[in-house]
Amino acid sequence: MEWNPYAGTCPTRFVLDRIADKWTVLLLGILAHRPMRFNAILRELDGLSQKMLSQVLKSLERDGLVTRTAYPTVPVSVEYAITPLGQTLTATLEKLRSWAVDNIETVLNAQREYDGKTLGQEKA
Amino acid sequence: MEWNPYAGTCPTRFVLDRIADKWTVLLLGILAHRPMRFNAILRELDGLSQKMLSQVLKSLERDGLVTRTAYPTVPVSVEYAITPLGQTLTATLEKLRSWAVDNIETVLNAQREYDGKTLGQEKA
DNA sequence: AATGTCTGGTATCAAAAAGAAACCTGCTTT
DNA sequence: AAAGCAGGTTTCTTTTTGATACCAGACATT
Repeated sequence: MEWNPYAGTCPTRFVLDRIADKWTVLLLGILAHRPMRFNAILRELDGLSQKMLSQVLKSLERDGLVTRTAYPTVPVSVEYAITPLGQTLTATLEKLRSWAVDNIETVLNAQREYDGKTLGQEKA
Repeated sequence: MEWNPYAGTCPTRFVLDRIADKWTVLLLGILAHRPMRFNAILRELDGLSQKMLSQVLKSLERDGLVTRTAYPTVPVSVEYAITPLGQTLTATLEKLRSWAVDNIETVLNAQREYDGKTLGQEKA
């Protein structure tokens, strides 16, 4: 079988779409270090809505990247943890995050230069 | 300065949002090997609309990851190429793509298992 | 001179996805 | 009985995305 994410309907495309995602990168970055409960994750991921977190977690669980464990405490606590499969991805995702941090000044300079050059030629 | 992509408004978050993106990963994966013209890219990236390609390229150019060069041929040809900054990212993006290919069977199995377990408990 | 062709886009409109906020459930404490 | 908490789901609005049509410049053809 020749898997090819450049083909629009190849399963690898869907997987790439899941892992090449802002929230996945940040979320697995957290779970890589320690399991965490739903609302705690929500507090860590600034800007993430409850609905999206629910969807992303469900998707990652289905793909076998995280596990969901409900403990019968009161009130119930649900802990999400990364799987061994998920761990095989964390180093790469960590590089994505650190690239953003390491190169942010360069990118911001490029943006300023671009915005300066294109100033006044928006379209009319 | 303490850059932190976990903060919703940190510039690094915006950069992460751009690089942790399906189309960026696939597009830079192509440009990493050779420069390419607009319509040729469009043909390579199955499922990508002209509008999105235009937007993604503009954004990547602004961030200094690709360059745009218009040649006065007839008709005009516009070539997009990766920059040295963009090259510093390609190895990581390549790992993302290959992870998807290398682990697709595992993921598909996890999906089948999940779908089997949750069968019939959708909600009513 | 009008027509057609090619590249590299933009404009417009419909559909899908994401965000915000309210609501729900099960269980306990006040 | 009312309120509180965790972990969600529903509903509604706003943003993104996708599909399609259209446009411009520079020729070449009829």
